[in-house]
Amino acid sequence: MPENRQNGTPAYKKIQATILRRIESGRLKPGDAVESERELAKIHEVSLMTARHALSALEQEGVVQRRRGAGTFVAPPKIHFNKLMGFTELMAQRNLMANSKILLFSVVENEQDVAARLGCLNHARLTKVERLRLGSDEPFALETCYFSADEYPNLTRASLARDSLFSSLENDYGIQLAYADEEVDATAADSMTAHLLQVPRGHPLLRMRQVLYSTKGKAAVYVLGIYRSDRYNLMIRRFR
Amino acid sequence: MPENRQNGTPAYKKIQATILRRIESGRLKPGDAVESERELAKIHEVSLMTARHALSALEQEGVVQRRRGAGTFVAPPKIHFNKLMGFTELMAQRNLMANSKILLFSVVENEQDVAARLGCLNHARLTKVERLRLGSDEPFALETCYFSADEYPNLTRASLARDSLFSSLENDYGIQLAYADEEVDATAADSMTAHLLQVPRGHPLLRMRQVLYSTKGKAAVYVLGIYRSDRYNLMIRRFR
DNA sequence: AAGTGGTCTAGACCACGGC
DNA sequence: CCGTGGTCTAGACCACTTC
Repeated sequence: MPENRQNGTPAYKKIQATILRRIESGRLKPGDAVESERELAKIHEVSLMTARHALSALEQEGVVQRRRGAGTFVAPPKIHFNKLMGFTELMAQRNLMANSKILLFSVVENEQDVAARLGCLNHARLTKVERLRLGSDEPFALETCYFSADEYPNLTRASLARDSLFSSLENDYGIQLAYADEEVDATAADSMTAHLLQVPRGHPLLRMRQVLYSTKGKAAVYVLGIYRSDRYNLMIRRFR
Repeated sequence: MPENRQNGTPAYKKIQATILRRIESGRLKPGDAVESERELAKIHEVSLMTARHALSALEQEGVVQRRRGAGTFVAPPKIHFNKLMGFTELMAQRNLMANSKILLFSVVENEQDVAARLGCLNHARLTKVERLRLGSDEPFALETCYFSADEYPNLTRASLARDSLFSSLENDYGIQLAYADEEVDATAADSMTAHLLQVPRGHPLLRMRQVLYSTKGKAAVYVLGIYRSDRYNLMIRRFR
């Protein structure tokens, strides 16, 4: 009787959901055993292969670990390394109040290098926003971001003053950010930057240039960030 | 007749191997179609589920892409982001000759902060190696690395002068490196560093502190690196 | 309409782990 | 020893893409 998908949700996803629910609610903790394939098959009235599919896929996602001959166990909580976060999220993670001061908001047409990085035409109209980024009212960084003025016409000065760029893109525009490529180096504070970030001239600063890509693989935003390295430093995990 | 695994290699792995071989040899290029599940099942005389397993797992690894209703296609070549590389490998990638000058090689017992990062006892005996790193005879970086003097007694000055630290660990000691956690910030060159790296005093430099972990999850080496940011900069990909 | 991947069944044998 | 995950069969129906 191959009639298990009552509504359209695959059976294996339903099985996963019952497990995920118990993990998220804390009823299952890391190291705890999950039902075996055979148990799940009986409980949900599916075949072994289907129960197996549910567990294998969960293992792939890093939710559980499977040990032959032993069983399936809840994996230690996933730690997100190299996670792409906006300034607001970054500050929230450290329990600091994120704040911004918009120094410049304009449309430019002659930033060819930026346009190239975004994959736009050379003379595309780009919105350029320069912001001083504060954490608990202390200067952290100077961020200049660029995005297509034609594709995001509603990203106005007012909307940016209210919401973070990330949440504006993701909520208002339905743009899901997927990843960012970053280039990191060190630079010295020029007099303008020094004044804004309240450091001596020539002070070493962390410079990051990032191109943010949407889930469709399209370059959406270019950000040039200059960070006070005493207040912010990068944490990265690299793999062999 | 459930007797397909002639030698002990699972059938699905054999199927994967035939596909991988064709990709690596160039007979299959990105975008090319791979046999369908049903074709593979017939060719290799296995059931659909087994052929399917082979393709699904390859998709998970990013080797192929599957499109419902269309077929299975060779994925664009995997680009390794955030890849952990030693200085020697880094230079090789840029077609530069890697060279080193060992400035110091000694055993220390009182670097408690380093010992803590390596998960050793506070007064563990650590081998400390300071090296000036050159690429095509131009100074690139100053690297100081630490590892347990007791666990790696054969990592001598001579062996380091001959081979890279990475290859010594991996080939001579059977230590497979898995990942590294890095902390990156900017700093100014003190007079000693300035002299060695041939930059003005106070020049901004990229500073990286990394803890290298083996596949067993054990911290193996701690490295403090100071890089000339005009000659080297970090490229990172972060994910949402 | 033909072919593809996605889901699923109801069993089977094997290799391994812990008791 | 028994229970676990790992591999596998010989089919099936569905949803989707391509033509």
